[in-house]
Amino acid sequence: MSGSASRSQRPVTLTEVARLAGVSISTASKALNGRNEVAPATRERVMDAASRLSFSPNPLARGLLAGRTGTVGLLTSDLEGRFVIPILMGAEDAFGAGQVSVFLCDARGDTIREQHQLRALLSRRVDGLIVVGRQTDPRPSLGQDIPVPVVYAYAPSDNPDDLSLTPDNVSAGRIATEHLIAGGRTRIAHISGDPEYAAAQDRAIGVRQALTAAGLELVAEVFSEWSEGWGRDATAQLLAQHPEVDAIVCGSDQIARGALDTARDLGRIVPDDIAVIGFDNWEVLTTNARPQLTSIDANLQQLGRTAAQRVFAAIDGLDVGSGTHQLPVRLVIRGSTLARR
Amino acid sequence: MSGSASRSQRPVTLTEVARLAGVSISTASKALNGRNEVAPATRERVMDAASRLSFSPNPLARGLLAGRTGTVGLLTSDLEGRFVIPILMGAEDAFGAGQVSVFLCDARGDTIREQHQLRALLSRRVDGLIVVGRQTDPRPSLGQDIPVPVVYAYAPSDNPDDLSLTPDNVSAGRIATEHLIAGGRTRIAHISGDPEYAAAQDRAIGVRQALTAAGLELVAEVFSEWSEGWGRDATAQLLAQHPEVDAIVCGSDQIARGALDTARDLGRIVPDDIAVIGFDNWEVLTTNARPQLTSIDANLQQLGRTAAQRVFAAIDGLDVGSGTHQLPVRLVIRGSTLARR
DNA sequence: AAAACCAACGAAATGGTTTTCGGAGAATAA
DNA sequence: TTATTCTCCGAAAACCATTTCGTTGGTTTT
Repeated sequence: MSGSASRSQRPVTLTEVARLAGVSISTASKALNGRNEVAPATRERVMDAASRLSFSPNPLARGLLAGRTGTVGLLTSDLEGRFVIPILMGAEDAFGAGQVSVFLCDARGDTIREQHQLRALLSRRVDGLIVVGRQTDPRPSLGQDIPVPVVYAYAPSDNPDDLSLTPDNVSAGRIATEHLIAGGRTRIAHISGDPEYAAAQDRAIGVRQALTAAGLELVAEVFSEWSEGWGRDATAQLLAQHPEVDAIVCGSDQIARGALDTARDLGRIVPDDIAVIGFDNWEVLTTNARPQLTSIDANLQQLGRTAAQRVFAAIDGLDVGSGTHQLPVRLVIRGSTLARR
Repeated sequence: MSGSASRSQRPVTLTEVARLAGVSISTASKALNGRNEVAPATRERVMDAASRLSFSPNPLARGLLAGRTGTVGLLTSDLEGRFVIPILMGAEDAFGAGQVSVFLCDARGDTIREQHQLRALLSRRVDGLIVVGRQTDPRPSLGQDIPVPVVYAYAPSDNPDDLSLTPDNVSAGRIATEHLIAGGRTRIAHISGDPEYAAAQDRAIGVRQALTAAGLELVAEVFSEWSEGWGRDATAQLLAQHPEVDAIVCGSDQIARGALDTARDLGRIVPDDIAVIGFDNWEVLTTNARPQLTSIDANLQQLGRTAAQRVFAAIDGLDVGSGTHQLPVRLVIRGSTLARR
């Protein structure tokens, strides 16, 4: 077990820095915090002493006085970590590693557990909260009586008074379809997942918008579940009924993987005969596909960064607005949608 | 933004509880902490006042004095969260949600950043640390001069004085191979990833152990990288050179997915002609494969639970030992290895 | 009845930092 | 030279909960 030998080493305190620099505690504090009531020479001495002792202020003591803890709670229901990890990374970027630390709690989709975790976070006096859901459907608000700022990420709150950040799935559907059209595709079908999901519906809207704008008709649109198996079955059925299809918008990368498999089984060449595009840009699926899969990236890291910035601004008392904000998504082009010819 | 109306509500302090109960601060503290120097009637009054004001003690003030914060740092280099999320969940289970909160920091594989995060965690006075790596190769120890207990999970420390918990990859290879042999396979090949990885070598050892014990020879063994593409290429080459192969141990689920694809392309039926087994039990890959992929699960949630228990025990001053401990893995049987006949 | 004891409670110290305020000395103005 | 203003620094309060130790009053022992 690490540290058993020197477990006793106490951290350096401001008192020791002050003593080494030959000044009072208050002067040392002011010197280190860049306040301009210290002579340059004195500041120099204090800074030197601090770095010599490798002093770092105790955030507990600091927070006790300031009323701030420098911590933020990240409350997630995303069991796989597929969404929460990029969001966490974005948040770390925005907070500046070390300045603010993040408590990550997994509610595991359980409301009771979520309430429990929420209470635990609040009793730890987090300065703010980011709530991450696992789908883009509105989720129940945590309520308005929370003493710290809350930002909902990925899954928006069902209360418009809350601030929510979610990927713009309508745009995602539109961008995907526009990309296919730009590649010369005209007979486009849409295979998506569970129609109960807002993500499925929103992307479908975007797909139709793009087609309408281009004066095209949607060849077919089917929904069922977010799995490769469904992608395979749906594609087989689709190509049997509509052999003329030259592009498939798939509601997720998993479905797209299934579509690629079936196309291959049927001897259809991707992207020459059929283009395939997915959503989420889940690298393990997209970069390993044959051919590599074009996908729409939800920019989750950017979303996390924005969420963190909003929480920060709100902590500083700024008004950061409310309502659900749709954040831009990004097309990642790979081999599965190369233009014809 | 949530709570904007009531953001100003200051948290209740012990002083207010004491005043409402008509006792001194010290008595209030003792009453709430269950110390037996308080008259039952007085305790009743204090408890009542506390709950009426919905008092919860300030963890900063408490931690400042006690030296314990009830927090644990989880320092990861695992960018995808594939390992750290199950470990986090296991740790939450062991700690009891709410009792202990977890700071999650992502070092992103950067040593400088890791040092930075480490300092931040220590300055926040975490009671313990769990360090999660992204591969099972030994990683540099954080050192012995850390004032709190440290447990390394998944990636062991290179210092045997540290306590490390890692999946038993030798067993994993053996169990996988024994499963194939039990299913009547005799001409077994091994396709794995980067040979620099300890995981690749350890699993290879286990594979050979099982074969030797059964009096069998390994048909072929190749290493390259952890990708589906390599799995596809290696399998094509393997089946060309050794058409008699009736089972393939794949070093990861990704490689196994590639193997399944190639087998299909070549008209070999899985599992009738060839059995395929992977490692990691990454559900998005295993359950969506055709047929579903048998895999070895590293029991990461259990590993996280154990790591948390050890950290806890060490915090309580118990000796939890040192060295690298191999934790048992688990065979998850699916369609890709159904026995012949 | 005096001595010893015990239960119950409160005053005060503790932890480490920030911030306010007052004081000392030097520089400037009159 | 005296009065005024500045600059720089240190003492002390504040933050909040815990803990030690001393005090009070009552109960038991001799």
